[in-house]
Amino acid sequence: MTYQTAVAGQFETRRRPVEPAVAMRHMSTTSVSPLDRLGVRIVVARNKAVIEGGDPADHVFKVVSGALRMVRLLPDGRRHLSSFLMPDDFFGLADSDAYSQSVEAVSEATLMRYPRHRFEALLNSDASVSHRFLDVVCGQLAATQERLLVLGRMTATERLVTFLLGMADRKSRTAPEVELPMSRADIADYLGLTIETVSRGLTDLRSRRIIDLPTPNHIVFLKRQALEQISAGNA
Amino acid sequence: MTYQTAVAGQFETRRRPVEPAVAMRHMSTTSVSPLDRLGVRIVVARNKAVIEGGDPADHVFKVVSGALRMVRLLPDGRRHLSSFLMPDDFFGLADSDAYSQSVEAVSEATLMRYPRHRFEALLNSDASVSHRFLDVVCGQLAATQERLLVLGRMTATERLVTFLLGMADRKSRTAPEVELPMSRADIADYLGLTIETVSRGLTDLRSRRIIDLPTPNHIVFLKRQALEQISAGNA
DNA sequence: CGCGTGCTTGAACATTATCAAACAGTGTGG
DNA sequence: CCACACTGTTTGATAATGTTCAAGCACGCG
Repeated sequence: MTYQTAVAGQFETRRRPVEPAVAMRHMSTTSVSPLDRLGVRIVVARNKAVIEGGDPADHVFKVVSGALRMVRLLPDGRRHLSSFLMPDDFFGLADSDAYSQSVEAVSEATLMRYPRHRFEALLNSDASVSHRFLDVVCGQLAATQERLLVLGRMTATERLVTFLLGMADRKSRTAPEVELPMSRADIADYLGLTIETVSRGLTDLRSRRIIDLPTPNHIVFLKRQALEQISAGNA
Repeated sequence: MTYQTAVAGQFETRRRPVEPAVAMRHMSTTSVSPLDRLGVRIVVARNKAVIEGGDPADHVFKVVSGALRMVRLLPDGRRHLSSFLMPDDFFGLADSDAYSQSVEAVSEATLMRYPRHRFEALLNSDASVSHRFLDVVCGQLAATQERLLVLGRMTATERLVTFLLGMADRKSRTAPEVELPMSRADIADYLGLTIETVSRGLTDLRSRRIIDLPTPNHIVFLKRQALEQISAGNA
């Protein structure tokens, strides 16, 4: 897991790194390899939609590199992000008929795209594959239920801290910092807040010397334990 | 679906109806019958816990009759309900190691309980069963994502109306009324509100002649279309 | 250098929470 | 059978958290 970060570092002065670490990790993931033969690799530009809510749900996807957002809109324009999708995440599984939400690239992203009918056929033919995907979706369900608690019962600061730790944990369980690929607007719509409240929350955490903000998207954890406490919901 | 309501009506003067409609529906559900042989039937008294968060996740359950709540607590006592469980709902699937939340009976409930190791063995041996459960969990995931939007971006009134319509739809897609089995406290913790806000919201809807409240738990829809509009989020 | 975008900061406002009390329905014991 | 207590719901007054509206700032790019 830290491997990916380290290798990415070797390429950071190049213009467009080809993300070899991800590709290698992908190849070494043997448990879903029957699936790999069914898919094609696609690239999505920043802020472009991979799927639009309402489209027929013809494909299932896996993130290879980059970051994406699952977006839902209310008729009057209110926006909500169900999740951020990162390398190795699957999406498009939960919708059988039409997609219930859009998926857009936060940063340029590479995906594997699998035709749903072939995906379904694989599930029907191989119990170990469908059992594995049951685990994948169960994990997504548990994470989504966790988020329900965050949106339903946590304060702005608690939501923000939970989000920061969650993003950091995707790289490493003890990472001392995160680089956020998404804007304040995305964070706000993910946490059910406004961009102003997100900004104020970060400013407040910085003034309390709990985090540092060298740039708006680079968060350094100065007191991880304090963050863990806040995220755990100790009033 | 309306059948269950009608039959329940025949027994409503008796002390403890035996819920024959549910039992019959259960028998007619053939698609998961391989599972039925693995389980035992258990009864849970009102406000008693079936599982406690943190317990080893040894079983998977299906609701036969009654209503239950999935409960999560923050260290300082804040409470959140992930979902209400109604007849034919499965639970305990998403947690593989320890249960992440408690499940308690809102009203006396009858359940089927399946040992997880035998359940897993069935999933591994039969692709059609594991595919079917993938569909079940995908449906739960889609519903939970829908709830994220409700908690993240909807006002108190919108949450309440969405909840009322959702509960009514469990009986029938066009039911003109609902009998709520749960308390205001449960509704509040489900919607991320306080009991006072729930109560005020219902009072307000009644004063606008959109619903009627013959008793606190009996909601009659006077203007369904207005409710649908509010729930859809048309500001 | 100037414009555009996204982030931050400030002041007034709104919605919902909190605290407090009254009310209704149910079951119990006198 | 009624009085009482208990629980859950409603209603009211005040406070707090987060939103809205508005302006200023910083960085990147032409």
